[in-house]
Amino acid sequence: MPELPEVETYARQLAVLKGRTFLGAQVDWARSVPTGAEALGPRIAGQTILAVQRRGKYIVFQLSDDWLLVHLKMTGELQVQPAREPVDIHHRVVFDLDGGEQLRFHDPRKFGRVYLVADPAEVTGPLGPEPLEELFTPEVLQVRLHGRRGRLKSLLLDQTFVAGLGNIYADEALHRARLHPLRAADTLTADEQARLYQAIRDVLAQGVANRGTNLDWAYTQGTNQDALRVFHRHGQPCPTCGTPVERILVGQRGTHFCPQCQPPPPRGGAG
DNA sequence: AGCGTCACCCGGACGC
DNA sequence: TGCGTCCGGGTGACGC
Repeated sequence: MPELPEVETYARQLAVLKGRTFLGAQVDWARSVPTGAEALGPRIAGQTILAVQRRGKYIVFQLSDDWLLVHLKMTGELQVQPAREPVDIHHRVVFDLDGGEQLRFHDPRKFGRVYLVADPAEVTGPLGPEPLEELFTPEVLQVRLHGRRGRLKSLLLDQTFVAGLGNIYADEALHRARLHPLRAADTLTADEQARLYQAIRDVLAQGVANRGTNLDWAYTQGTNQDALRVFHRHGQPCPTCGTPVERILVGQRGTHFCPQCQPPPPRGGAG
């Protein structure tokens, strides 16, 4: 599932499209384009790509007039292919580019979304801070944790809390910070808050450096899978202490942790 | 407002 | 082999 490091990798690779101009677009699955499937082609035609960036888990194309934002959700991919190459049944949106190529949004599970808007804040407005930027400091995290009584794991997945973490990097960050996923967020000591801050930064920076986590079924680049300590490793020994990694459900999400390194909160969830 | 749950989807894994 | 069923994942809608 593309999270911040995977989306960052896509954005860097797609930067080669800078300067290219869209000629139009065809939409196979209308719900992929909440801003209007019929309007997409005519509106994007003639617009040149000025920059390719990332915000949270969105890939952000700055165009000459509008902004094109793509969320890959679980299984989405963006591909640049020659127009003569046949599309397959899972290509939901196909953009025509100058030069005989197409930008293709491949999404078997139809979860992903494509937005064409005048102001990117229409889409990214609710997102929390960028965890790898300088503006995200330990003090910012501390303030945002204040008064939050929910479980740490759920909070890390909340994109309005901090943008970019998904199931992989949330579990990895909590393990690195030695914090149990069920801890109530507002019960962290100052030292625990500092550990969580550093862990979030470290796992994401490492993921970016490794060009993402290859999970075969969701994303097939990168080497960060070799660096994972707990994610999808239930039953295997914790790399720190050797205790078997456990898997529980937190808010319907598979959650992996070491019961030794990440001691459970007292009864009732408070910590 | 914050928090938890459900719906959206379908490929793949599993059971029969 | 083929069919039916379940699961998972990020997010937005919804209810409390």
